[in-house]
Formats: sequence, structure tokens, C-alpha cells
Amino acid sequence: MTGQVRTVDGRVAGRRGQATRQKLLDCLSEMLSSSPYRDVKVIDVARKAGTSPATFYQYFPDVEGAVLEIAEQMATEGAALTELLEGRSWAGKAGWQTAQELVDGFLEFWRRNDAILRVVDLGAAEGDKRFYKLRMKILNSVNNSLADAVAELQAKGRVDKDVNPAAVAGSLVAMLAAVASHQKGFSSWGVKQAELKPNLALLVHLGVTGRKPTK
Amino acid sequence: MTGQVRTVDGRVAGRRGQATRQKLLDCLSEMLSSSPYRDVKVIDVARKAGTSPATFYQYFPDVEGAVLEIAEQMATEGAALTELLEGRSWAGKAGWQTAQELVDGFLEFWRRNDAILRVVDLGAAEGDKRFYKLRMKILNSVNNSLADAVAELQAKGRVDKDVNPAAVAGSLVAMLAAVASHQKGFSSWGVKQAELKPNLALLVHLGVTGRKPTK
DNA sequence: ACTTGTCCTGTCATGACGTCAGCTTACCGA
DNA sequence: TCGGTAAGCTGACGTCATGACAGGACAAGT
Repeated sequence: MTGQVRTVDGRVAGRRGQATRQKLLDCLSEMLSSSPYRDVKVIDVARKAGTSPATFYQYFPDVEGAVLEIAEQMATEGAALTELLEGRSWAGKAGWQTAQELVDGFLEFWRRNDAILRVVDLGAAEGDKRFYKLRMKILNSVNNSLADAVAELQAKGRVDKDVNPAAVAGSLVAMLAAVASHQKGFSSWGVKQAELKPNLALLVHLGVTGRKPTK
Repeated sequence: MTGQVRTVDGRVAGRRGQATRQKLLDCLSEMLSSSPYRDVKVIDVARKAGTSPATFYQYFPDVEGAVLEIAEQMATEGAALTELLEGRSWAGKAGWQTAQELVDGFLEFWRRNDAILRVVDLGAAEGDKRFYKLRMKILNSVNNSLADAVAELQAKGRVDKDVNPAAVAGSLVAMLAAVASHQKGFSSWGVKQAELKPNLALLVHLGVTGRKPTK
């Protein structure tokens, strides 16, 4: 399905090639976690991977291209986020539970991949289509599930007609992503992680159902 | 208050110097709008300003330093966002009006300065203290006003005791900022700008008051 | 005109970028 | 066992950005 892995000049990569390729990706990932995106240089990544810059250019057109690759891998993992919402109820105590677990799972996922997600976010904000398609791919699972939940409640008449499920879902997901990116900012503003989560869950619950949760 | 403008090597800048300095900032601003942050080079900024790279380095240590300068200017303008909330009511129809105007004003401000705000966001997310202090400075006016509003309603017993005003306010502000950054993403997801705003306003109103607005 | 301090640039060493030809290594069929 | 072929890697190179410096250009006061 995914076709063969190819080098920039068209050769198919074999076992060894794929290994160094992956090593380069891993090292890049690590560098993104430890230094500002702007300062990540091909030469450093190559050095860290114990290879030469020329090798890097065999597998990727540039740093951006390699980042897209990493993000693509992450996006498939991100599909697992759907499970946080699949078949969950938004009614009564179960609804509160659903909101809490969504917040928990989402923040955890974001924290685990924050370095790459930062770059994806930037690329998307800069209007690069490849990046924001990727961003959608990552968020779509949660986004769609949330939108469905809202639409369903709307069909039952429990949510106002003039609410746009997609808009609300998108905004809530954006909120979760933004808060996850700036968790440190919150803590220096006097809000502890532990306090943050229930308040986020509250906002999600309010947004989806239009009502306060029953705890 | 702001002290004199100084060059990197300590001289005080005169009239002409300040002019070129500002010109460099303006050109940098423009470049940030038109090309990815990672690709903005000192030499391009200098060329665009009709001067040489060496001149740039007289006034700023590097691109990052210049961005901080621009952002600082913007932060002072950002203080005007407080007016969107100062002395507004969150009750009844007035509350809905307040929410709408907040969303409107915020999105407008963000859109006007999106290029620099993207970079500030990135820097903050990467953990650079200078950037996230700046980000707080920009958002504080709105953040504090919102938190105050929640706290006030809480004191009146109209909002649950276990809500943390700062956490809710911070999350809502983060949501507004994130949505503003990714407006294009929404539109390609089938949500029009015009639809987005009322739904955002709804979420803000729900978050602050815990109730649906009366329209 | 002369001095003084501000302002800008030419130039240079350093180092990253991205390409290429060519060397080494692994695999495979005869 | 032995080439042959393709994969895999790198040294070297031209190009370009960086950042520092010394010195020339310019405005203002005397």
C-alpha cells in the first residue's frame, strides 16, 4: 500500500538503507526536542546519526521533508485517539467520565509528541498544505467523533439547532491542542496541571452538551 | 521609560539610525508574512531594506532578537484588547453581545498580526522564556479580564465553586488564539468564517457563565 | 573648513548547504 | 567461486549565510 521506500534519486532502499534512514529520523526527532526548530541543521542530525550530510540528502530533500515523514508516522498512531470517543456516552455521569478521559488521553498524546507537533502546527499556520493536511489527519479522528456526538445530541433536540457541530468540535480540539502546547505557560501563570485537566474537561462537556456535567 | 535605543555595540542610535532600524523591523515583519520562519535570512531582510547584513547586526543580535522587538511593540498594542471586556456584563443579552465582541476583536487582532504571533507561539512552545513571557504579556489583558469575570460570577454563586477561573480563562484564550491561527484549516474543513464566530462566542459564553446565552 | 560622533558598508574567516563522482559493500545468478 | 549489478556511503567542492571588524561617508556643531 505505502509503496517502497525510495531514495531521492530513485533507488529502492534495502534493509540497511532503511535502517540508516530511520536512524536519521530518530536523531532528527531528538534534536527537535532539544533545540529550536530554526536551529536544527542537517549537519548536526547527520553527525548525531554517525553519518555524513550527503547521506541525509539521499533520503530526504531537506529537514522539512524529514519532519513530514516523522509526522506521517505519528499521524497513524494518532488514529488511536478515536478510541477515546468511540461508543462513549455524553449523558449523566458517563458524560463527565468521557470528557475527562478525552482530555487525559489527548494531553498525553500531545505531550508525548510535542516536538513534532509544534513544527506541524507552525507549518500549518504558515499555510503549507502538506502540513495542514497532516494536522487534519491527526486531529480528524477526535474531531469527527466530537462533531458526531454534537450532531447526535442536536438531532435529539438536546442541543440548539443553530450550533454548527463541525465548528464546535474543531474549536474544542484546537483548544486542547493549544493548551497541551503551552502547559508550561499555564503552570507559570499559577495553574497546576492537575487543576487544568478538570477545567478543560468541563469546557469540553459544556461545549458538546451545552450543559454542566453531573459529577 | 523604555530607555534609549542602543546598537549592539553600545552606541546610542540617532534619528537616522532609528529610521533604518525601524525599516529593518518592517521588512522583517513583511518577510515573516510571506515566507516560512525557518527560511527568513538576515541577508534577505537587509536587501529588502536596501541596506547590508552588517547593518542588521548593528541593531539586532540575530533574527530572533529582532522578532522579539517587533513582538514587544505589538504587545503594547495588544493591551487595547482589554477594552473588549472592561466593564462588560455577562448577564442576559448583554452577555451574548460581550462574547461576540470579544471573539470578533480577538480574531481581528490575531489576523492582523498572525505572522509574528506564529513565531511567538513557537518560541513559547519551545520553552523560550523570553517568548512566553511576551505571549503572556499579550494575552494577559484578556486573560485577566476573563478570569475576573468568572471569579465574580463564582462569588455570586452563579458558577460552581470548584471551577478555577484562571484555568478556564487561560483555556478559552488559548482556544481563541489557536482557532485564529488555523482559520484556513477550518475553512478547508467545511466551516466558513462567518459560521465559526458565533460558535466560538457560544463556547466562550458557556465557559464563562456555565450557561447558554439568551440571544 | 575642521572636528566629532553617528551611521553604513566592503571584506573576510568560518561554517552550513546541497550536489556529484566515485568508492565500498551486499546480494545474486552462473 | 566469481564477476556483475545495484545499494549505500562519503570526500570534496562551489555557493551562500553568518557575524566581526576597520574604515569610509555623512550630518551637526564650532
